[in-house]
Order: sequence, then structure tokens, then C-alpha cells
Amino acid sequence: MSYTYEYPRPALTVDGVIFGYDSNERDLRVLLILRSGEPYRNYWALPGGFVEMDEDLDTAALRELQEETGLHNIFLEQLYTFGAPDRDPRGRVVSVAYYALISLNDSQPLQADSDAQDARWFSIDQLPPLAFDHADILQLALLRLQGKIRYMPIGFELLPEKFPLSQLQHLYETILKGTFEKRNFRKKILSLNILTELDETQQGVPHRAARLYSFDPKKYEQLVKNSFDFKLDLERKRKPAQN
Amino acid sequence: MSYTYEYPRPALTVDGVIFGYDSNERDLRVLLILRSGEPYRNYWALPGGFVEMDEDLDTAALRELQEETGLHNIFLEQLYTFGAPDRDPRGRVVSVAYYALISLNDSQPLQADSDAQDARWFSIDQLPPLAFDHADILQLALLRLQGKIRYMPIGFELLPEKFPLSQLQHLYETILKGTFEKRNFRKKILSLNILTELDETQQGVPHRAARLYSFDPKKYEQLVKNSFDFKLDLERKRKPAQN
DNA sequence: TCAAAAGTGTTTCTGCTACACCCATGC
DNA sequence: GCATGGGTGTAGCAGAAACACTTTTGA
Repeated sequence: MSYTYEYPRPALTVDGVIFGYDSNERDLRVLLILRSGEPYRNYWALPGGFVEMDEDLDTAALRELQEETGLHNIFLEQLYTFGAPDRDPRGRVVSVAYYALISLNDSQPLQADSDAQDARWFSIDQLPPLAFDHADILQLALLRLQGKIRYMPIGFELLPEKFPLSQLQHLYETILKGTFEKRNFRKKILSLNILTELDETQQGVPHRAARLYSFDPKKYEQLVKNSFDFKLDLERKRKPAQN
Repeated sequence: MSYTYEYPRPALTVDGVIFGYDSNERDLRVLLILRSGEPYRNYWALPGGFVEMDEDLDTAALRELQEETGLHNIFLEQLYTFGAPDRDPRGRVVSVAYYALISLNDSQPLQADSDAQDARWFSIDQLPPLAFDHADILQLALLRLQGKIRYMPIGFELLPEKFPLSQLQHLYETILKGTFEKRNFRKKILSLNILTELDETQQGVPHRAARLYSFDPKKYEQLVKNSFDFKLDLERKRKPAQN
């Protein structure tokens, strides 16, 4: 039997890119932790930590996520594993990166109870310098989000459970950094038939209140079963007719 | 300074799903190794091994790949990291899985020099029982391949450098388990303008010889720069008109 | 001359794009 | 009554789907 302990082992951590979306500000943010120890003291970093010996990777990522946000039932998906030998000056540390999606409008306290560390949401385009290779991780997570939102119904994870269509549109526009034509966007989304139209409207807006919708996973399952396409391209503006 | 060696560390390995495509047989295959030791003695397994302490993950995967195939310049991409605590009965082993794509027609000896171990190509739908969670890994790799080939030009990695369009079509049909209409397929591929039409034709075929093409990465770069879409959907058969 | 695959053009239809106006509400 | 966003219908067009025949070659 060839046992494994003859080999020196890298340390194994999980890091999380926790995306939060603020519907009011139309702002996509990331949760970062201010490091209090060396190395990279006083740099901001992705939340993360060591994987326990008897713990699944997903579980470890989930645990870290809950420690930082106190939230449950969060969308969490493995992103990529980073293992450059010099990524941590203390020694060999391989990190399995995850990304998570949450809404910043579900009246959450946004608790940063993470044992007195300083935790903050940073707008995706006003990021501070990051520790380690965390800028790379964040960059990859953003690309993944941008790619995946176009063909998988993960955008809803960033919204409150009930939302008007305009908020969904703003979300797509914020993440994909583009614009959609209102009528076409609504038509497309509604034609997918994955939303439930609610008997509720927005409250307290200084104009006509919009109807609220919610995402219906069951309808989505149906869609997948019938092998329909969820797909959403940015409208690539056709050349305007010349005249 | 909080050092890391207080934490027990999982062992870290890389495993590779090495896809090979045989154009003649129109067959997608995977390279497997027969295990000679416990556990899972006499089971087939994905090639893999431990990550060295000063070695990048990609490098480790590449090294394993070359040890098994003797090939260089191979398409290789990280797939997913598997870390269920019980996936290896010997103890905690976390494995970073990669997948690779090669052509089985480039007149390669298909050397399995891997230190006298038994290595074989298995057709993707005649797989033997696999060791560990390797069936899961393989399954995920296949899904990834099927997904990615539709919007990234990775299919060419599975073909000889020069190929007729029909071979490309067969490749897509084999991987996606569907059929394309010949004229539409050619039109679509050629309209992408990522192929170079060669002044050569097939040799030794018992019928009209087809013109050969080669993939042109430079043309593809252009395509990407102009943000065109590489995209290839299976034709979702429209209902035939009723009459 | 036959078998086997290469190669090609056109019509039909779907779904994306583009576009402008009225509606409801709060202030 | 006005400002603000909510909400809708339609025409045009690009591109996907559907379809059948001729050409070349080797055996």
C-alpha cells in the first residue's frame, strides 16, 4: 500500500467572493475583510479560512460564509482553485475559491460579526488594493458571474424575493455593463415563463407602483426539462439604417 | 503571525480526464489507468498524482499528462476540485481535476509508458467501473466539454491539424449526441471565418476527396476582438408542417 | 456504372431589434 | 398638473431551419 504521508502537503483554504447587490443604488458589491495580521496587514482580503480535516469543501465555504454574513440558504458555487506556489509568502497555500450571491435589500442587518474584524461591502468598481492574489480571484468571479447570468437563472439570487421587472433589468445592466431596451427585455423575460406574477405592487415609490414578480424554480425546472434555452444576450445594436 | 502548521492538512492531488477523439471511428474516448495497488486494486482510474510542494497546479497536471501520453502542447484546463472527506478510504485527499483534449489521429503512438502500468483508451459510452469518485469527475468533465464546445473553439483540439469539414461535423455530433444538417453546419462554421482553407484534400478515401481546413487562432482572436459570437446550437427540430 | 461522400442555393419562418406613446401615482 | 417611472404593440430584418440535387472519385 502506498500511503500518502510521505508527501509534504500544501495548506488548504477556501476563499469566498461574496457578491451583494443593492437594488436601490443599482450597485454590485463585494464583501471584504480588513486584515489585522501579517502578511498584508491592513490590506483588504476575501473572507476565507482553513478547511477542516473532516469537512467537505462546500461545507467549509458555507461555514465561512455564514460566519461572515450570518445568512443561510445562500447561492454558493465553486469557482476555481488557486495554487501558485508563491501566492502566500508564508508558504504553500492552495485555495479553493467560491462565489456567493445575496441581495442587500432583504432587510438584512448585513452583520459583520466576524470576530471583531473589520468587514465592508465595496462597490465592484471602487475596490481597494487586495491581499495575496485576491484581485485575480475577484476578477475571475466577476467574469463567471457575467457569463453565467446570461444563460442561467442566477440573477434572482441577487434580488429580494419579490421584485419589479425594472429591478431585474437594472441588475442585468449593472452586471453586464450595458443597456437593454425595456419592452424587449420584458418580453424576453416573461416569455421564458419562469416568473410568478404576484398580486402585489411596490410600496412607497413616488410614482406609479410596479407589479412585483418572484422567481419560480419549479417553472424553471420545467423549462430545463423541455430543453428550452434560457439565454439573454445584450442587444448588439444593429447598424442604424443609413439615409 | 498566525502560522498554518497548526492545522492538519489534506493531501493534494491532481487528476486528469484526458479526452481523445478518433475521427475514423467517430469515437470519443478517455484514457484510464488500471490500478495495481490498494484500494480499488484492479479498478480503472483517472491518471493523476500528488502535487509537489513547489509546483503550480497547472504544472502538476501537465506533468502527469505528459507522463501518461508523452505529448506536449496539449489543451488542458482546470475542471473542478473534489474534496468530499470520504472520497479516498486512506484518508483525506483533495483532488484538483483537469481535463485535456487530444486527437487520436495525429499519427501518435498513443504511448502508455506510464511505468508499466496498464493504460487504455475507453470509449465514452463503454466505461468500466471506476475507482474513487472518478465516475463523477468524468461525468462533470463530459458536461463541461459538451457545454464549452458550443461557444468556444475547443473542438479543434480533438482533431488532426488538417481536417475536412465533415470530420468537424462528426465530432460535434458525437460529443453533443445529435445531428446537424450538413449545409447549415458548413455555412455556420465557414461564416465564423476562423478556418483556413488549405490547398490540400483527403488522401486515400474511396470516394471524392474532401478539401482540408485548419483552425486559425489568429482569425479567432480577431473574432473575439470584434466581440462576435462563436455559438453553435444543436438545431432544435422545428415541428414539421402538418398537412 | 455504381457507391459514397462532397459540395452547393433558396425559401420559410422565428425571434431579435427598433421604435413612441399612454397610464398611474405621488407630490 | 407635472414629473417619474410603469406598461404596451408592431413592423422590419437577420439568421436559423428546412430541403434536393449535382459533382467527383475510387473500386
